Amino acid sequence: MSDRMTTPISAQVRSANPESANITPVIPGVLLPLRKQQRVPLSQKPSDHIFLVMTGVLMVEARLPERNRQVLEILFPGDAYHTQDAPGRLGAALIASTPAELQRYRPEALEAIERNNPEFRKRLESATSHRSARRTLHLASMSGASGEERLADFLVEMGLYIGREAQGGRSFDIPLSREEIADYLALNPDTLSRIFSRFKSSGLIAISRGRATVPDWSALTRLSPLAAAQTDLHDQVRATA
Amino acid sequence: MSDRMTTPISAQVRSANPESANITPVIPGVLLPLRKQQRVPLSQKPSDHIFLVMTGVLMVEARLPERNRQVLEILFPGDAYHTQDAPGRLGAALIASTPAELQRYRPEALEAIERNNPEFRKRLESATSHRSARRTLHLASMSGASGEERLADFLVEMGLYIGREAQGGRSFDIPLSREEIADYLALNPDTLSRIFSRFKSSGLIAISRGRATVPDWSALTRLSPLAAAQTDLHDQVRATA
DNA sequence: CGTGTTGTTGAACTGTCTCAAGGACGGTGG
DNA sequence: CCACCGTCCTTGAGACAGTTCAACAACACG
Repeated sequence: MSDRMTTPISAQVRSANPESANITPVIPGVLLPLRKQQRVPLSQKPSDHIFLVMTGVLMVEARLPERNRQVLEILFPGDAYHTQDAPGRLGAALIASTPAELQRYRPEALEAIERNNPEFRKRLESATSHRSARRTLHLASMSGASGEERLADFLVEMGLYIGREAQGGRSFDIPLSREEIADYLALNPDTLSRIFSRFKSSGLIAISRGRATVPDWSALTRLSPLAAAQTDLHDQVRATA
Repeated sequence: MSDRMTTPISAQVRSANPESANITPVIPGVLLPLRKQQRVPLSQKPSDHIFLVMTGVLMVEARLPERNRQVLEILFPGDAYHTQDAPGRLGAALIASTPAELQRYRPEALEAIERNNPEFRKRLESATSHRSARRTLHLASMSGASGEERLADFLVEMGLYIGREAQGGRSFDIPLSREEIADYLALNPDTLSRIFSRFKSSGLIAISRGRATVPDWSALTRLSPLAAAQTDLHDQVRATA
């Protein structure tokens, strides 16, 4: 996998158009376009940047020495990630699961936002607190649920955030590989594959060319202990935005 | 356990002394003194309060219908908890593991802080981001570590936050019951007890009357995959404060 | 069309859970 | 001061979910 490159943060920079600040509430920052699998190291230096996900799906990865990678969370458009959420030593990085665009704000930029753009600050705060709630749900899933339930929770999450209604059910592209999903769900890839197979043969889900289709959404939510909480949370943001 | 009572938030209120605001950076709010095991429901209404832990140790608990309680995180003095971190539907609550004092700020109070007390706002922000990093570590522990490692991670956390140096090692009172620790570590109490027994018989830890003594701290850190990260994180705050 | 990567499946193994019994401890009342 | 009680903790034996290892199938890419 020599293709998964590390690109200096400073590469491919351009300023967002200040004109548009009042329309989409995004103020000038540094725009990072990312290819699939491109990685943005979250270095442990004390500078606390914020990354705002404009488009695409990202993973937050941790790598401890001598240990398997973990996928700590998944980011969707609208999410804000604070560098300081990942303690140094975890070897954390953002990885684009799909082509993506990130807006990056340095501490100075953030201070300026505090002072001059309360509206945008509100948006950052609400993105942050939404993500925080989602992290709580993921922790709850990892520590309270079985393998099947964890996968169901995951599928509900993906369905809500990147799925579209399709003939009564929902369907979405799965942007993570099996191994990445396994790392996100704290399962091993073999086990995950088995659970996927069970779901497929029970008709709960169909997968073709990386696209998942859930014909009966409520059947899925019945397997997911956190479906209700995830749905509430998701709808809540859409209402705000 | 009829003794574990639910007390209305409004009970036992008094204002902190405004005079002291410049000394300890705590501005007026509502002070809640809590008995051991007293519970503060984190209702799902959209009002986003912040609780600031003044003294004591608290658990953040979640109860899904039909499921065992989970302990999502542990709070120590200095920590700030935002109501919105726990999605409704999780049945979340704060529970005092020791007698504790909480300072509560309502949304209006927070807005006032924003405007008039940037110093205190900074303190809240830094408390929040510190806790966020600790949550990341806990997730990493739950999803990447074995039972033994999880317990070691827990003991390191407790040792750092509420322990004191004692003849070369560290010792601290364990404020949680076995069952509560199990719920925090996503283990079952029997399994946890077995691991504790192994640790005791290997001399890693000694427990008497609820007080744990770790004679060789570095031996413990060697069992805890996250010890280094926890230590860095902990020291970092002490440096800031 | 090979060739490498990613996904699937089987069989054996292991850590954790379950259930049930017994032990330790702290509080209470005789 | 001791006997009793309830609660919490410990321990064993068996069951089960998830892991490991290895072989193979499917797929994507040049």
